[in-house]
Amino acid sequence: MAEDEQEYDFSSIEKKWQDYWEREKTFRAEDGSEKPKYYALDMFPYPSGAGLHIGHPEGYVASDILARYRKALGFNVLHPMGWDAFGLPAEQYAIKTGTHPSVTTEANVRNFRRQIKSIGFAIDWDREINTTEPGYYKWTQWIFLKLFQRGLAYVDEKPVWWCPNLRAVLANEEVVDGKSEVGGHPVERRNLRQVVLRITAYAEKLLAGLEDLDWPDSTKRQQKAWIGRSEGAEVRFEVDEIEEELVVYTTRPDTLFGATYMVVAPEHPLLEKLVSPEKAEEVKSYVEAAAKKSDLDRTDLAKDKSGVFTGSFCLNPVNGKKIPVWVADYVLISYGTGAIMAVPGHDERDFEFAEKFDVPITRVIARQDGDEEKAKLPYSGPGIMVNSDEYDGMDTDACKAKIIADLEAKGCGKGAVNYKLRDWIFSRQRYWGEPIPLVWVSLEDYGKAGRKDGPVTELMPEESVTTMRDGETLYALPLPACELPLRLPEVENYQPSGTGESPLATIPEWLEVWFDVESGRTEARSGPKPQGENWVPATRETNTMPQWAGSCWYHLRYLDPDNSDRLVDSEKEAYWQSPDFYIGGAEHAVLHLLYARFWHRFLHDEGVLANPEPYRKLFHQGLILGEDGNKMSKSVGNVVSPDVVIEAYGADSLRLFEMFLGPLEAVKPWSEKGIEGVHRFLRKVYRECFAKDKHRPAEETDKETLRLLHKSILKVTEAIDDLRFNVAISQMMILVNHLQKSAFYSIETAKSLLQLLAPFAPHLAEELWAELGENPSIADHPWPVARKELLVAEEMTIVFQVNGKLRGQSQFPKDADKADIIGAAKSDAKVQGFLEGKEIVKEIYVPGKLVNLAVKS
RNA sequence: GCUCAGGUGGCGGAAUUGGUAGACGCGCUAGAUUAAGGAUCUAGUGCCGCAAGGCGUGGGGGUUCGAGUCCCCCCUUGAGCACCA
Repeated sequence: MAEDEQEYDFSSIEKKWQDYWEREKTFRAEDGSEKPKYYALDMFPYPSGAGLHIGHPEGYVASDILARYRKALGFNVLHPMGWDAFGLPAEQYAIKTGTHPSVTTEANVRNFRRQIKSIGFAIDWDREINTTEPGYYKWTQWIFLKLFQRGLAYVDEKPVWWCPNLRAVLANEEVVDGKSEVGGHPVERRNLRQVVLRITAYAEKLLAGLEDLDWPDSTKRQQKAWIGRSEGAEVRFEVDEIEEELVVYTTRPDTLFGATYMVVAPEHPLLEKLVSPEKAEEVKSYVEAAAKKSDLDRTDLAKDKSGVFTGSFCLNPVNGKKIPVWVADYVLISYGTGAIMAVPGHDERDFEFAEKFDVPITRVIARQDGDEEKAKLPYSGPGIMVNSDEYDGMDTDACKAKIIADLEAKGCGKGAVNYKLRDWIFSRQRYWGEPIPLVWVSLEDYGKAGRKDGPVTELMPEESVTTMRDGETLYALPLPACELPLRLPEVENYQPSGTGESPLATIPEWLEVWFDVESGRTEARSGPKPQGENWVPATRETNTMPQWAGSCWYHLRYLDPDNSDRLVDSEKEAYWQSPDFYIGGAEHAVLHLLYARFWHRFLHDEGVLANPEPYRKLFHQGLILGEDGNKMSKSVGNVVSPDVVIEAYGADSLRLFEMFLGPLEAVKPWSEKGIEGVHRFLRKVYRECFAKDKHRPAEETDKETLRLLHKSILKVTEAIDDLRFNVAISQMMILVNHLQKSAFYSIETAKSLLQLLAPFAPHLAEELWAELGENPSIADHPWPVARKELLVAEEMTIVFQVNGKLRGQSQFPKDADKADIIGAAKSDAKVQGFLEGKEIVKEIYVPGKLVNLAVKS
């Protein structure tokens, strides 16, 4: 190597081009452009104190490659970034140190921004958003008020997951195996006042909407399972000797004749009436024990079934038979009607229970094929009805329909649909979140508000939202949009009260206000009551919103980040629509991704948005593991920081290697040696572009080089379209290896190579592009087009097989005919060795590919 | 337990519709260059075998002229769900 060879000084190259892009606003997304749009979205990060880890950039690099590629294809590209910055860590840090969460958040954002910028993304930084800024959360609150107006937000005191460690309530989705998803603390059931969003009203739409989404199957399946739609019937059972009915939900009305007992959940409202005096003591202690059990204990399948007979009987509506009613905690109050008809012959759980407590087990379904082994009880498959009076002989499906119709006719049942999905507990007893823009007033003052004709009245729901406080019923009134944002007040102490109230409840001057029921204005109650009959005393809602709120609609705000009149301008929404590509971790399959769909669909129904679905194409990048094959974690000490990698190898090497590791969706280990490999590749590209004595002006004249170039253009293009970036990179390596071995090649070939490389290693590509005499930015030059006509070779290689095994090969002109080729195969010396003494029974010729001679001896 | 997705060299991984398995990279071996190291380059590298050849895509069976790819059974890893009636 020449002494004076330039070194690949990635640090200064990367700095130079990052400055250039920022200065020139190379990646600004244009509103109202004539060009077609392309919107690439990353799940925006929570800016933690730990900084970026190596997993974050994986998705960002993928979306960045698509963004740069689409830009080169002539699209007007939007690739934005922002911060999901409300959340628990900053608040817990505040509790410990007294530092205001906004201070912590700002420092963390600054660090995240620096790190992300150091990787050289094609991000339009003018559109940066932050969920904790009042200008942003004004609209989060605005959407909440819309939900409130439409009766989709209500307040309820219900058993919720309370986490003593976090001193907060968690959503169903945030509890995994009886522990908090964040931190893994134990949780327990508590009855607390909660603001709840009626996501169940959207169950059907959320389910149906999945159909058209280009999402990973597993994620669609998870959402489907979470929504958990089932079809069946509600059946009313008369209770013997008392004037009550027990309503159950079942998906198997066909098995009604097999119901040999009933079960109600320990929390069932009718239970008290059902219990006979002699059973009272036993049932009471059972219910108390069940209440103490954590849900983990109750739902543990390994646990034995437990239960107590209540002393009551129900009458089976189809045959009037008396069947005993039990109470058992394997029936959940929160699903269906909280009561079931138990059919031990055809349900595993009921079977287990019936065996233990010696309840009769009746078969009502037989298999059509009479296979006794497969029809063993409990049998839950399809078949033919037996022991079911007039339904005997029907198949199960027909029987279901008939029984439902008959029950309906008799007025003791009806077809019904049920969902596992529960309403979304939306309130958090925390400081660092969006304040919920509601105030609480008396019944009288609520009535007063209802009679006005102002912005408050307009947002009032049809059915009032109420809560009990100190024996008084209070009514919720909305703050009108003109009073938003409702800012987070300053607070002395971030410590939650521990009683289920947020720190906001400890600030009387914020909490207690005079409220104008017409205009929605507020004044501190510590001051005198303002003039006018519209002013009433009110108390603010002290709960804040969960972290999911801000991320439900952030993809919209990027389209119009500074709009103070609307959450997004309609024209801008119409142009940009929803992201063409959305990438992020699979762990959000039912949280963020379900909530965001709910809000988006709601806003669509409200006429605010043109599109019903927020994310049409979704992709999950796979986890990057530590070099030891374990999940990266501080405690194991296998964490790789992007800062360190960039320092050692540069951002381009980092980008390239994250994509070269393997398929984007795969879980794959990091490798220090591996990044050296791609770094070597980039150095090789650098050397080739500086090897001026090998360059020739004008078009490529070497046929082989030209063919490989166009093959590479084709393959890289297709690989990017298919998100198979590892394959694209290996093709570029093949091309560069070839150039390196060539004595000469056209400078145009080198330029095309740089264009292919630019989305992956943009800094180096820009640098060398300029070095070869072109103007920046390479990102603005049209993507090369593969000339497919060059890909057809003049000669073809035909493989010779005997009995499917490779025995030889030869070159033929591309118009050679079948007979000649088979003849050549047969006379091939090596092939002949395998034909000797054998008879050819079949000759196969696959045009352009192979000859296979089938022989037998 | 149920559902889904995987299992290809020492390692990460390639392989249109069934048609040359192991591209590309890492690692390893030998060599060139070098005072030396690094860097770079050249050749080799699935396994067994001196070779001819045989064997090879988790295991077993099948379809086919031909199977990593299609079908059946089993083993195994990962993910999700987990008393939802």
